[in-house]
Amino acid sequence: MQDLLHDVSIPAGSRRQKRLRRAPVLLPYPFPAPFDYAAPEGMALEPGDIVLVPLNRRQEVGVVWDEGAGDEVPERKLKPVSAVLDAPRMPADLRRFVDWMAAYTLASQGEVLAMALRVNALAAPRPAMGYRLGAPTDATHAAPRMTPQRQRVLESLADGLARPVGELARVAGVSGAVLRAMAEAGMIEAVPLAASPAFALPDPAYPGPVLSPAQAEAAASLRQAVSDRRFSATLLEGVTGSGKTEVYLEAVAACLAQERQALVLLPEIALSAQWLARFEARFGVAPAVWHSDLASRVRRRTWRAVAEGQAPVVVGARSALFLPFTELGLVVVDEEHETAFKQEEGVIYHARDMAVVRARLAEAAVVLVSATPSLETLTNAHAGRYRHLVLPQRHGGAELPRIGLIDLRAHPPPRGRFISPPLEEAVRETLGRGEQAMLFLNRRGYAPLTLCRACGHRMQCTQCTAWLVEHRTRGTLQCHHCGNQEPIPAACPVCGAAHSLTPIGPGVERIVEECTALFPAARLLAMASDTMQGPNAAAAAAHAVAERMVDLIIGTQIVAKGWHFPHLTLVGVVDADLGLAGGDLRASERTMQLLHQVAGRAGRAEHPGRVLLQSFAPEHPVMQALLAGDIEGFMVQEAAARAPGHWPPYGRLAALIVSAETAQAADEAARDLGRAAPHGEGITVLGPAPAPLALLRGRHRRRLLLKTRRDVAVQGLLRAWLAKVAVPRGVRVDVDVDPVSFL
DNA sequence: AGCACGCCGACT
DNA sequence: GTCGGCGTGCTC
Repeated sequence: MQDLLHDVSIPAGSRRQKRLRRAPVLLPYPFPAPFDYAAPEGMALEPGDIVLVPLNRRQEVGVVWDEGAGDEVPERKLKPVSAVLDAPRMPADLRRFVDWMAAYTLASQGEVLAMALRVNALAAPRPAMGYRLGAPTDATHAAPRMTPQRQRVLESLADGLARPVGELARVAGVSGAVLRAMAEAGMIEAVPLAASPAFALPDPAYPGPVLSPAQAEAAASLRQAVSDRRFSATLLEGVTGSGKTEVYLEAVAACLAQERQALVLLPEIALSAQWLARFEARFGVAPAVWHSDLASRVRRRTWRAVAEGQAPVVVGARSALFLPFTELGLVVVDEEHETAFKQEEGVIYHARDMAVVRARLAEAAVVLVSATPSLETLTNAHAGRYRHLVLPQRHGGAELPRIGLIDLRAHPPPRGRFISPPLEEAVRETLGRGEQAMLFLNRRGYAPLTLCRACGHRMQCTQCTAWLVEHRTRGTLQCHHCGNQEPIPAACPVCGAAHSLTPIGPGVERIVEECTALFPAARLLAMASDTMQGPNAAAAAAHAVAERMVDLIIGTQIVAKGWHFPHLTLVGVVDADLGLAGGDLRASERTMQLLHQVAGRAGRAEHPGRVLLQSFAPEHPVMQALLAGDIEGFMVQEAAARAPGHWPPYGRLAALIVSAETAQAADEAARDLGRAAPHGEGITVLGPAPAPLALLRGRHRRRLLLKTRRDVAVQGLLRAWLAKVAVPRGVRVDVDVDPVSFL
């Protein structure tokens, strides 16, 4: 490894000069390349070492990299590395991942490294403290006073063992102040507790659920892929309820049996309570959990455990891709079609695609799992780049729900209402049988638009191109893009008319209100991301539903995700057309995936389920595909629509988002970029045009789209393009390679 | 990303 | 006459 830290040649005639070893150090900042530092005499440095280096007049944490920029900074400018931190070395495959991702997304290596270091996990984990009986006090101290509280503490510690601070206080029934005073007096002694054991080792041989023949066959194939100990990618496809999780947990078991680590990515880790329960049912213990708002002690402990190979399984959100696994053997991306895997801020990347790269660099197997795979993944499977495993049926004999369409043109709801008579009737029947029903509407709040009946003014965000959404329970109007909120005004801010502001259209809150009126005896549960925060709220809700403390569930997106509600037999979709508006390339695909997933909540146990879709466009291919249960046919149509124009996945796409304080500055910069646009065989540049959110958080946005054939190297084109244009200060150009949302 | 250096307005 | 605005540029 030493040879990677190249020696500086000794210039002729300066033989008295000491030989300096250069160490390229990557810092977590958007510099174009690593900086070179001098490795002090006697300091052994290897790539991956986490070091402290001087930068300006501060000390910064960086990582010794494999090679520097190649531009030789004069030796006299080199500063010495200050120290090597007592932290596990960053593994080579993670370093290559950082390099690869930077090259692909056009971010700097440092910006990507920041995501791997942002874990704030570098400091050695501070051991939790506890107390035990004090060493015999020296005679100079007066004997400390004894109180009942102190007596109880001493009794609790009578066995001579150390107790964690919190536990001791609870057992002895005293406050922390008592303990501190006793420690001060030498009656008890603060000691670091033995490091709590790392994550329990899941037992691959723990008796798991019995698999169906189809599941067993798929599981065997995945076990084999893991046992091969080389890169492979597999699409595991199966309708909701077909038991995909149990199948890929067998791959996890195979990975554990090899004593390698497994990573499972979930789109929405906050809602993973049910997933964790299934993991425990299979392995007897809980896995390590990783997401961006872990408490810092847990975060440090987990990071260390991963780095030291002590966390055999990690389940996490996309940021878990940057954990320093020492022996990664398997990466699973569950619900691979979910757009939540797309990171839209900072370094813009798709965690599903990066998971494939991470696995390839680690020589690991990757499994992409979905009931409704993305067209990208399907295409890779059909082309033979991914293996393709299909689970044909629902597990345990449960039937797929029957799907029905309600044509809102023929069966309109009463004025000011959103539930049509047929849907109302179906809910009433279901509740009458003592079964549960769910109404789905993918829109938070009470109403998406507030309109003045007197002058026609629409309440709009001043910072974004977006309506303000009424949240009636909080009495506010909110922008869902920038988070601005204001109280609902009493009068129209433009014409001053009182009581003229009218909510237009439904959000879930309004559906709750409607259901309270329609089904006064039903026990309602509202589930939306803003009213159900944290895994505890989600777990409590799941529990309430499972224990039949709820009759009617009304929710947004989050009700679609992975829940198992055994008594739910009716799902009503209030506005099935909602996702189809707007010119998004993937609008149909996404709507189909979401509606299919919601539909999958119905009838998972012995009772057959029923799904009713309210739509103004029942003839739309999405509705027809859902009605016929022909998702495969729908995806064939999608593919046929995208292939001729070389739209993804039959071509490549990258977006440049130009943003500035003023519309004029954004327009000018976008026009300059447009003039410098690359052209050539198989290359198209669209725009500049106003970005779909032409104003976001007070910044004016324009967009250019680069569309190329599949065989064109997009990154090189983008780099050359951006290098041609001097972007004025205050103007930002964000690059989104493989955009999905188009926003 | 920080952070200092630097050249133009309202204050002790 | 100084304190301080944040524009520009550097950090190995």
